[in-house]
Amino acid sequence: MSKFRNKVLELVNRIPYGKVASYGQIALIAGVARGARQVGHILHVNGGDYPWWRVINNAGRLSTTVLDNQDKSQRDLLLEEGVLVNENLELDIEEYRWRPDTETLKELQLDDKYIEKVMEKYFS
DNA sequence: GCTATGACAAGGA
DNA sequence: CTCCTTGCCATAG
Repeated sequence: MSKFRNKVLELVNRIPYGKVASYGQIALIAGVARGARQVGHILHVNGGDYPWWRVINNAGRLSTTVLDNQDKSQRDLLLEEGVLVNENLELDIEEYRWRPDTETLKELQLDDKYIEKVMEKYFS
């Protein structure tokens, strides 16, 4: 079990009901600034036990194309939480983006400098 | 260790 | 805005 995967899953678990985060955001907070694709892969494999549907791409689109064996589509799951997703699988990510508090970030053992970087990018 | 593969991101055309 | 290219890096084989 790699640390990265643990952090990613831990973070996904912390995304509040009705909020969303981008793959890049999760990767960044997990400590790998450009590991967005890995987040997708991790959720693809372990997603079953975590709220994977709260993770979307940074363009505000649901880029998931493989939900064949899912009873509900990602869009349905989000709609149930009050997140508005149109028929083109798009939503206003800035409206629903999860902004983790500094406590959460510190628990991930990231140095202050790195946390500043994260804040700068997603708290503007 | 090396190559191939992405549920991505960002910038250019 | 959409399409394409390049950069990325954890995993699988």
